[in-house]
Amino acid sequence: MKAFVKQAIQILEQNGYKITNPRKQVLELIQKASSPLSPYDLQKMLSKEEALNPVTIYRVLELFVKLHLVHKVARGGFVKCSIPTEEGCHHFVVCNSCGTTKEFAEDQGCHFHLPTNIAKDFTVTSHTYEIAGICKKCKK
Amino acid sequence: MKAFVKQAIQILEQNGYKITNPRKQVLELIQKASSPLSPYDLQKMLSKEEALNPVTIYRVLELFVKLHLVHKVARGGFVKCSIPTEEGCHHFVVCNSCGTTKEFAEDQGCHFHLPTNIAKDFTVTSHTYEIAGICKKCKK
DNA sequence: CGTCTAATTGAAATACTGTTGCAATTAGAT
DNA sequence: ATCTAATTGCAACAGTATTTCAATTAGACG
Repeated sequence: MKAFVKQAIQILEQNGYKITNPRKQVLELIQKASSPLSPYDLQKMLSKEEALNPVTIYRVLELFVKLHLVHKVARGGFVKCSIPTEEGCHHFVVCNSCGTTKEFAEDQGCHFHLPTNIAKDFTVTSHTYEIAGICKKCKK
Repeated sequence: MKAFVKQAIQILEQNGYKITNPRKQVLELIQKASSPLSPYDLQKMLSKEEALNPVTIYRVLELFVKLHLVHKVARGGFVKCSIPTEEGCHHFVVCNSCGTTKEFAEDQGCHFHLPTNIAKDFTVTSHTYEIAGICKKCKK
């Protein structure tokens, strides 16, 4: 089992939440994903036998967001949060035509910052930098 | 009439689109707004007499995006685009608890950049930087 | 290991968000 | 003033998200 799932299960236990199949299934899928997953994406990825009710997926994700195991990012997507105690940092490129979303890492770490007058009154838990435009395929 | 609405009407005319009441109404509202407006926000802002069909609002916004008069940003919001020919640049602070969204300007202009390996294949039309967390009110 | 209970899940109903086809209306060209 | 293509509104529909409540289950305890 990957570190992300292991750590997430620990955090669930430490906070008195049960380790259920739906929660484990969602954790496994999010850990494998390299792009944000919507509740519907998750539903599609599950085989017939392991199928989950959409409502359950919504609730599992809501809990994970509360525990800072995943971050909710732009356009209804959810991504894993490697270090639950740290601020999330997500950078995406989105094609306005086909909707394809890709995450990218900045070469020398993340340089984004918040103006000090806002930082005073606001507790930051994550940030999303989304670049929109037209991808190579759709340009043709 | 404010410069934004004036310029938008010119662009509509130049591209052979009619200057209709729904289009003027939406332009006026977007020009006044300091935060992104969703189609539903716009609907609520219109009085009974000037009410628009939601479908019309969606279609008007779709056209405006195509003509680069407004930008679609994270969470279903639309904002005016001051200079239609330039890349859009939108920075927001969003409270995860109450949903309040505020736009902020960076002190020394926008320093955001796209990694060169992505820029090669992707035509950027706008970007959104969204900082999420908990606002002062919700912390209490 | 079996029992018990609170937590969790699934089903049904509902609300919100967004889209499509078509008939009625209207801007603006003539 | 008339005409026509563009635009709007309506109706139906599809997708997304939330709430309530009964059925199920994880895991605590004996």
